[in-house]
Amino acid sequence: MDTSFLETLILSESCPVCGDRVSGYHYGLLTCESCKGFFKRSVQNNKHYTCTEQQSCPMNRTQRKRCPYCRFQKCLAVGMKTEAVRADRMRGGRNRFGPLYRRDRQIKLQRADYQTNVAPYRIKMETTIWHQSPLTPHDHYPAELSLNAAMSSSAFQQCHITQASSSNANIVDCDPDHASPLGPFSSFLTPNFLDALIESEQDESQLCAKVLSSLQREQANRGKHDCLNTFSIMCKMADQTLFGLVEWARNSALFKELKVEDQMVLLQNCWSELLVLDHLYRQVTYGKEGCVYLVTGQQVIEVSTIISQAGVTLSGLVSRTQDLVAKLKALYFDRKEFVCLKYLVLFNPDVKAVLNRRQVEQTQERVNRALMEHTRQTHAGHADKFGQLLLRLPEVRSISLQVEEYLYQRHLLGTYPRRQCHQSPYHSA
DNA sequence: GCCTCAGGGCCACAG
DNA sequence: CTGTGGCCCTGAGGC
Repeated sequence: MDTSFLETLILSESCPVCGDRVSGYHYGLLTCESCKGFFKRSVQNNKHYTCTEQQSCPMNRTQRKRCPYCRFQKCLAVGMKTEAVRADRMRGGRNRFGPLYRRDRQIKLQRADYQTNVAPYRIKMETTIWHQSPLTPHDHYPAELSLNAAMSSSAFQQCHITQASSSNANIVDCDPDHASPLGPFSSFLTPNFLDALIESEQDESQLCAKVLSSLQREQANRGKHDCLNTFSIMCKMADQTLFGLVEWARNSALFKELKVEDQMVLLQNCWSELLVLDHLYRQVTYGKEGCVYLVTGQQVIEVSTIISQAGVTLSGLVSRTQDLVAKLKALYFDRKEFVCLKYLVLFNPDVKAVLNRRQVEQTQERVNRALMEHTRQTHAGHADKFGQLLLRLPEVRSISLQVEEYLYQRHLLGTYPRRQCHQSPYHSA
């Protein structure tokens, strides 16, 4: 396969931001000339845009000019790197992303080679599940595997949260009388607020056991000759973990203080961020350099394997996540901080449909103070740990948006709720 | 030493 | 006047 073929291959791709024709690698990935220019101007001129709509404006070739806020967010979400815009404005030369571009080209060649030589024979290769094919996007995904299908037994369903089809009204049928008679925060009049939060946390080994038994059940139903592949296993794990996270929220005394409608919208807004945070903490605690540690601990996948076999989006996601894991490891990210971040993400007063905004705000402030106090006490030598942790949240959000986008594009997320609010209070931190 | 290609600048154009 | 986007210039790094 020669260079002109690769060039054709690359130029036939569409810009991940607006879908226009790609002109080359710009600021970390293949984009069009227009988004390249837009991203450069935005970073160089330190632009701060605002969105007049719901911060989820459609982004395509004809509409990209309408909302610079959403366009810039999309640029960041797909992985354009602000650090590639030179502060000194020096022209020419190369940047440190050269190896990344080379690796990406190699992946494209391998993928094209696979398409032309292997796919026609439909050889059953477990690893093909990682490939993203622009030609036949769904070919590699077995019909029975989708988070959409998994949702039929998923977290939201099992929580008996149903979405009324004809109206916006959401009915939550899980625990009708959980509101405390003593009013908000009554169950948290303990001397140490953070200790109380930690006490109510579920055990990692319990989640692990649940995920394992779910995988075993699934495999038993399929028979000996129809083994779950890596991607199916990961989807199952994500589904079970999500179920665990919804359960975690529902069992949390702070969350129970909220109206069920507010519980619903808050969870709808942050489920993917909670998943990302959960994954990050697992990697920080149990993960080894260069490996992705999965929930049960029995499956460990080498990052290099994913990078070489997955498409650009997935490998980009994995490497962004691993970068964040490294930053959190360097900060000695601990369990209490992890729990606080989960609560900060969950109690987001900026979610549009929240009824009792004040209550959500107060809880978030309370957790915020607890986190600040904890980092001050336990990491006295690291004065800015609190700030450093909060600075990681925009990246968590950005990764989670990219995860959602990826899953929607792969048609794996049909019935999952889309967010009502793309702005986190820490987004501009 | 030449070539590649990604980052910056320029400028016609649109709103 | 400001933002957009297509085109061209530049120069570090690879061969």
